[in-house]
Parts: sequence; C-alpha cells; structure tokens
Amino acid sequence: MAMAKRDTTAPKRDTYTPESLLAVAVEVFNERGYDGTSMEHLSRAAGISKSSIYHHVRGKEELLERAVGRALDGLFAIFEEDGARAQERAIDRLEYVVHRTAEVLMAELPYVTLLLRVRGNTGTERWAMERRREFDHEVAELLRAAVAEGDLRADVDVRLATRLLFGMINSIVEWYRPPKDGERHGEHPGEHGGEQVADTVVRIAFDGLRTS
Amino acid sequence: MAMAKRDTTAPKRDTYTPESLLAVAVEVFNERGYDGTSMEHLSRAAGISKSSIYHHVRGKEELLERAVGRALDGLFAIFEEDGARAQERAIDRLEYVVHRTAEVLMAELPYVTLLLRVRGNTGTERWAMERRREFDHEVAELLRAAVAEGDLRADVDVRLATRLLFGMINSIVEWYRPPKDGERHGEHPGEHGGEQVADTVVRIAFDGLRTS
DNA sequence: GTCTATATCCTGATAGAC
DNA sequence: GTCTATCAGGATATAGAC
Repeated sequence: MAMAKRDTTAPKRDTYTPESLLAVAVEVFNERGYDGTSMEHLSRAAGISKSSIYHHVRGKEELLERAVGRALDGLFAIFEEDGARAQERAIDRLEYVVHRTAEVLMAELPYVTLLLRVRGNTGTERWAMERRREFDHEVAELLRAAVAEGDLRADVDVRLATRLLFGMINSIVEWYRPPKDGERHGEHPGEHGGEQVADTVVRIAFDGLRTS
Repeated sequence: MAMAKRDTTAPKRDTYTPESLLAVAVEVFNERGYDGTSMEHLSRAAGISKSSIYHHVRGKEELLERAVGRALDGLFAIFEEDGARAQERAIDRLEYVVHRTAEVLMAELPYVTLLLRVRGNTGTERWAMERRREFDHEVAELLRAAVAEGDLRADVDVRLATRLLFGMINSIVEWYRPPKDGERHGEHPGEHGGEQVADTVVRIAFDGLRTS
C-alpha cells in the first residue's frame, strides 16, 4: 500500500472503463429500448464519440450481454442464501425468495429492467431468456412443495400462479425509481421506499387485497 | 340485398385491407419489437412488397397508432358495462373490472401486448402511455373507494396496490396464447384456458396464495 | 483513449410503370 | 393494388491520425 492514491473525488471523471460505460449504456437502453438505441445515442449520452466506444467494448451487443449477465447473476445468487435453503417449510423459503427477488430487482434495477425486456432477436437475447426460464422453474418447484405441505391453496394451478407471481414482481421495473442520495423516502408523495414495496408484494401475493 | 355475394370462403384471400394488414403487422411487431421491425420484415410477413404497404397505410407509425387505439378502446369500454357501474359496493365493481380487464387483454391479445410495450419514443407512443395512465387512475379510484367502504385492507398503499395489481394482469401477455380453433383447452399440458386465467387473477389478487 | 473520416449496409419512404 | 427501381438519411463498424 505504498502507492500514491489518485484523487478519485475530483469532479473530472471522464475516462471510461467497460464497467462505467455499461452503466451509461444501460440507462439509454432502458429509456429508448435496445433496438431503438443507436451508437450515436450512446455516444452522446456518454459524451464521447461513437468510435471511442469501440475501444472499450466490441459492439452494442456486448453491452447487452454484460448487462443481462449481471442481472441474472444477482437473481440466481438468491438461491444460495441461507433464507432460501435453511428454513424448514417450503412456504418460508418461498416467501424469502419472493421478498429477495423484489429487493434484488430494485437494487440492480437498470440491469434487471433490460433483462426483462429482451425479446429473442439475437443469440444473446435467447440465452438470457433461457436462463430466466430456469429461474422461474426453480421458484415453481418451491410453490409445488408448499402446496404439498398444505401451506398454499391447492385450487390454483402452480404454473399459472408462478407466472402471475412473477408478473407482479417484475412489473416493479415499470415504475420504481430509487431514492436519490440525500433524500429520505416519503419526501415525494406517491414514491415508495424499496422495503415497503418488497413487503407489499409479499403481503398481496400471500394474503390478498381483501380484508380478512 | 340483391347484390351477388362474392365467395369469401375461397382459399385465395390475398388483397389487403388496412385492417387485415394491421393484423399481420401487429404479430410481427410483437415478435421482433416495434423498433426491431423494418418495413422489409413487414413486407415479407405480408407477402407483398414494401411499397405496396404504403398503398394501405401512410407508414409504420400509422400501424402502431391503429393497433394501440384498438387496445385502448377495448379497455375503456369496460367502464361502460353494467358490472362496472350498477353494483352497489366498490369492491364488486373492482372485481368485475379486474376480471374483465384480464378477459379483454386475452381477447385483444396482440393489440394489448403492443400497447403495453410502447416506450414513448414517438408522439403516438406518448399518447398511448397517457391514455393508459388514465385507465390505471380510474381503477385506483375504485380501490380507494373499496378501502373507504372497509372491504379492502387499509395497510397497503392504494397506489402501490394498483400498480402491483396491473403488473399481475398485464403480465398475462408474456405467456398467454389463445387456443387454436378446433382445440379444447386442456389438450396441451401447461396451457391455461382464458376463463381459468381471469378467475385465478381475481382469486390471487383478492384472497392471496396462502391457505385460509 | 479519443478523435475525424469513411466504408458498407440497411432504413423508411417515394416515383412511376403495369 | 402490386410491382421494380431508387432516394436520402441513418445504422454499425473500421482505419488511422494525434
């Protein structure tokens, strides 16, 4: 640790790494759609020329690949956590996974948003869709187990319930915006805090909207 | 009615109307995404040349406009139906609207799918998003009224609940495929009938997944 | 690491013959 | 109503100077 440390707090922070460029690109992809985004759009958003982008990444599709890969890694990591493995009843593991999925979605919002919007036009997109299906399948297994243990109602089809459950969770990307640094949540009316969102998802999914 | 009727059952049914061309175009838009679809793609799918398409419609965006307009008309018509107006309690009107929204979504599947995917890049897209917000707002009012009448739990934020409710309903477009003519539902394992889907949406949304 | 300039292909849309 | 031929602009990507 004898090296002099460069001043990373300086306002001038302009040389890109593949990682920092990715963050810019993903924002633009989500705003305009992947297909609706040109390299020209990316270059303007990043403040460098089109050709400079090719110094950092091989092309547009590599940016997509890195982004959806990051989202998928975050989601699959949930299954390795204690709450998804160590609890006795399947319904408790399921509740944990649902809650954490909502949390990861909000923590990695732009990357998961992009993941959920790929349509299968390219090889990268088809690979991402395949891995998403694997994730859904693992959650469906938890539902099946919880029904078998008598904790989930048996009068709804497990596959259909899984789809609607993910529909609810995944729709968070359509409107959730993370609180800016220095703001408490609750400052803007109508904006929800992340924990409130994850808790409400679990509550509605398991207990419904009706008064009990 | 003295006119001779043309034989519309003939297999050769190849001259397009704006309406029949729209049906083809919407399929392609949903498969490739609106931005990912070129006039070349459309012409191949329709079996006519690019320039022939311009005989029927002014351009690509007019096809989008007709499609999302049709979806929005179908959705807003729900509020005019008896079940959404004549019932005494707000929760009953809400249940009706939720059930019917799911039904209309499946009946007009390709058009609603396209509507739900527009991102606001063009004027048409922004207009469609604005009308969608109006629809959501009307449903949110029903939720508010049902909470006030004591039929919906008061411990969830109305706006958040509305968003999650629509998240669940709208996600149907991601996987629902209508049964082909001549097939009963239930023939393919894992494919759900439309009524089963709409009923399950209502059941999960109002009563939740847990055994009561 | 960034730029300007350029290559090559594809885009939405039009003109005009049949 | 459909076609071929064509346009002008925009797309991804590369070459090579600084």
